[in-house]
Amino acid sequence: MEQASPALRTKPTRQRFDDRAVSEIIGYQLRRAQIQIFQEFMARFASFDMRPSEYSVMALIASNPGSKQIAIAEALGIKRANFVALINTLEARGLVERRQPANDRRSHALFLTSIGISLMEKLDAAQAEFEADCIARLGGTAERDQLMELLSRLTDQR
Amino acid sequence: MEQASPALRTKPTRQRFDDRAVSEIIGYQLRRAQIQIFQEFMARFASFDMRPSEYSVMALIASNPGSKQIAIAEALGIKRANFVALINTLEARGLVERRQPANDRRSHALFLTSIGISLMEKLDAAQAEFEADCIARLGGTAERDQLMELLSRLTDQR
DNA sequence: TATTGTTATACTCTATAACTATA
DNA sequence: TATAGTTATAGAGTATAACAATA
Repeated sequence: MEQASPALRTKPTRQRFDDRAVSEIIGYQLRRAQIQIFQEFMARFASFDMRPSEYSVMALIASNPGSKQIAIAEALGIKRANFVALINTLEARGLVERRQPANDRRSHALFLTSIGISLMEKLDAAQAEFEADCIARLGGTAERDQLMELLSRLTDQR
Repeated sequence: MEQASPALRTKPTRQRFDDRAVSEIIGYQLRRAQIQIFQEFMARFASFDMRPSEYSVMALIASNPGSKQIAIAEALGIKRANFVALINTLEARGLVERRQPANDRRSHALFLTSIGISLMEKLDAAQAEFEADCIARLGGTAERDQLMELLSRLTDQR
């Protein structure tokens, strides 16, 4: 039994929950949106067994082949210590290759393998589709640009 | 030695790193912005020993006193199993109180203690300051509203 | 049977310190 | 001395399963 007669309920109209104390906070909505977008990304990329961080690493190696580990890691805000396992995984899957540069034998130059390159084509296509969906939800590319501008204003200074 | 004479460098103009493959992705910028805003929140609230999740829990209890644990947890997207330790911490600090409702002895009704209430005043003031800073960075309340609207468009459907 | 809170557990992310090999 | 990569480790955050008490 959920409630008595409409006339004499103990729980009147089930007093609504008031979440404005958090829902009106920019940072809170930013986080909720980010979580949902990442969950969607993971669902869409599950068949490729690719998480956002792995995709971003592959994408940066693709456009900056031969980069040192630390260059990719720092661009993504990943500590070099945590980057090792990430690259190990991608290398074990045959997607990424560490090469020894002759001029600096401390560092590892990163490249996509041919398998990595062909997978990257599919990943980029899937990402483009996802991005198009996001843009459609926003209302168009003008709104996308607006959002990106607002996000950069939020982060630019400091 | 960083480089040879300007005329015959091995590393020409230090070929710029191209991060457009990720920086032009909505989800990526969303995440970077969220991380930075949360880091700023943590810095600003460090003196109160309050993390974003703890603040959000206290804020929802304040505006919905007597709520069950599961109501607060679900509103914030926290699993009830993980919510236990969170409330334990706040209760141990004397900020939150679990009370036994007579009508449903399975549940715990949550309330702020008087200490919790007076701390909440300071927290809300600090949060209002932080929010004002964010709004100023965005360019004003119109831009804040725009951002919130765009974020909700991104998440509304599905 | 279903719900609420709880415990235990595991997995991912993230952060720090210390080591190695090279520069 | 400093840098690049690595290892080990510890702390959050998050996810699932199972249990006790109660509805």
